[in-house]
Amino acid sequence: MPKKAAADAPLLLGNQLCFAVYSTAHAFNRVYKPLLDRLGLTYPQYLVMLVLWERDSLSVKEIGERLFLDSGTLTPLLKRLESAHLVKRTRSAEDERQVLVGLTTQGAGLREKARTIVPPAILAATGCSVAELTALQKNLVALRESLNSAAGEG
Amino acid sequence: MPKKAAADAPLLLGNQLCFAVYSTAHAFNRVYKPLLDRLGLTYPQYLVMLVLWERDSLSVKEIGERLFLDSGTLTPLLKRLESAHLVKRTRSAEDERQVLVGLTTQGAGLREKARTIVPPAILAATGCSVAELTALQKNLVALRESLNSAAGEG
DNA sequence: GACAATTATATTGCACACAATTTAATTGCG
DNA sequence: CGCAATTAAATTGTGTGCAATATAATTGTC
Repeated sequence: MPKKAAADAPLLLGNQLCFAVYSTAHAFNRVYKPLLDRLGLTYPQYLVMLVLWERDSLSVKEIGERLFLDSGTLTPLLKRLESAHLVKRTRSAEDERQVLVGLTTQGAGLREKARTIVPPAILAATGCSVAELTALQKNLVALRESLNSAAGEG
Repeated sequence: MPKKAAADAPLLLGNQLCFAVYSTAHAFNRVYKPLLDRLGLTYPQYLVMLVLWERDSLSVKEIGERLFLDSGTLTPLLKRLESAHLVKRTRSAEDERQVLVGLTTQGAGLREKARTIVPPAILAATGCSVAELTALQKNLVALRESLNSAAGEG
């Protein structure tokens, strides 16, 4: 029944787009992995370092808000970064519920090495122009906002 | 040094795009989860079922090629689908290295339920027009191809 | 036709990701 | 003030992902 299949096609677009996003995320990871191996980081660890390089000394919650991750993911990840001597974790004096995460000298120093290794290789691997990347990124952020608000209303 | 920062901006686009993809994938997952819970599936399990609903009886390798997943991921996933009585796994008679994965009656029957529950909700949650979704999906697939070929040459 | 190389799964180990629960600290309300 | 409600991390359990390795079957080659 081709008529029914045709009527379903637009409905299936959401599925196809999600798979495109999901599989592109994996493809990105495959490009990042050999680069990040040279820094001794995984991709989520690299994201945390990017956040801290931008603004040092944040609570676990603040890191989580920026990366859309919760303490169940961040706590063990931060412990690994701590045992790699890249960050230190200290209870806040003002609010002892909070754990403040700060860069060590070594963690701050990794920034320059990361800057030379990662962004140029990633940009090249996308095979896209700056204009294309900008447009795609903007569309994805808008999509993410829609999805997050839809999920929030549940 | 604003000059240096400005020079870095285009380089950082790759990073920003990757994070947009990565965080959009998570956002999609948050939308899918309550829907797929009603089917008793995770998102990767749903992907496998979509593949099998499209073409029944595929080897693990063939499923992996369609979804960009390897046996390390698929073997335990398929075992879970098997213990949920949605698929059956049988060694191929012609080539005993291969395991053929086929739908059970129950697995085939789940298709209709999935069709009514998932695609309409996903399409609505994206908040995008069909034209926007089509364009975005096409751009992502092109990006994925670039990334995969870059990773392959690595 | 034996045997090395290749191929298809399976297994192991590590690192996310998130739901659900727990613990401890802080806030808010009467 | 005192206690309930809230909040921040940590913990537990399940399910991916993937690298590396293991195992078994098939293919290619001499």
